Amino acid sequence: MPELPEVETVRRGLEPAMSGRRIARLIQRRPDLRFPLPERFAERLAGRRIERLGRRAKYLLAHLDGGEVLVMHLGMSGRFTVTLTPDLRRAERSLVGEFVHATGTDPAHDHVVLEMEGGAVVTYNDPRRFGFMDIVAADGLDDCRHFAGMGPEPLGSAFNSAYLASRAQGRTTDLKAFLLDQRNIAGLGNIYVCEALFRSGLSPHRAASCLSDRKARPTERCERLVPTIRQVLEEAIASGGSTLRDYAHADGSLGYFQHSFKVYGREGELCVTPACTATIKRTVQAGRSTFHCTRCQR
DNA sequence: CCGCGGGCCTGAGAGC
DNA sequence: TGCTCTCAGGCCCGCG
Repeated sequence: MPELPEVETVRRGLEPAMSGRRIARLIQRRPDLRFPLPERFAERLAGRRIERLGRRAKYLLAHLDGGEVLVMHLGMSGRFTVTLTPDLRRAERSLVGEFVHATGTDPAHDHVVLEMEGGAVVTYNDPRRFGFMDIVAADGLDDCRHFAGMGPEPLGSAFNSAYLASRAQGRTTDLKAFLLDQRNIAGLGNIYVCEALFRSGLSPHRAASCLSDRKARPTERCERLVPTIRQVLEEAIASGGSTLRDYAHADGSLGYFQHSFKVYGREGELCVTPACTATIKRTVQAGRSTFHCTRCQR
């Protein structure tokens, strides 16, 4: 699935079509995604105006008039596409818009379609259906079941070395798992954790407690890691995210940060560090692939 | 409380 | 061509 940079890219792509616009009609093609969709989902959203389109971690947030928020998560394979020709079936649209063709999604997995006032059609496609949607009250959004206990945004000021060190103190879990845990920091996934740890020269297998000294103060490692996480995310957003098998922008164009991966998906390749002769290793942590250089990352 | 493994789904790609 | 196996940007749950 998209991690934070991909979701942010999707948000920016959807903004012109959705922000400030009313949902003329919503078509729900099945009762559930990963979870059952809310009761009367389509009826509750029809006619509502989207005041703004936001993001929290890997979630998209459509702030609606009437004090509710449409919460959307893309799971592993969720994708939004925008077309500008309403009232045509998708098959017909694909004849018109080459961008639809370019995304290559199977219309069988078009689960939710939002027809926006003004003519844009926003289609949610998700083959694996690990994504989900929910409607929650705007006041208390942070306390709803999706966000309660979630850690700070890595690009916000609440994420800093003092914070991270306080979370990491005494934790024996691997750094990799610690950074993937959304309660510690919200929005990182497998790719960006691997990349941030490489850029920080930290082994993913090291204990998380290495970020903290005995007084819960940040160590030098922590001071290195925090800005690196920000940097890798910002670079990825600037590149329009990463395009692997499932992900494309709302207009069908592709991100290109995958070309900047230094370790992710590079098992067996020579480490990119000048003069380093080691090859990238793939290991499995908590059931997920970790890529790292055993020489540069300690 | 903590860490791990399994499960949820479908599709792509490798190997035979 | 087609089968079988592995793997995939996430997250939740139950187990020990």
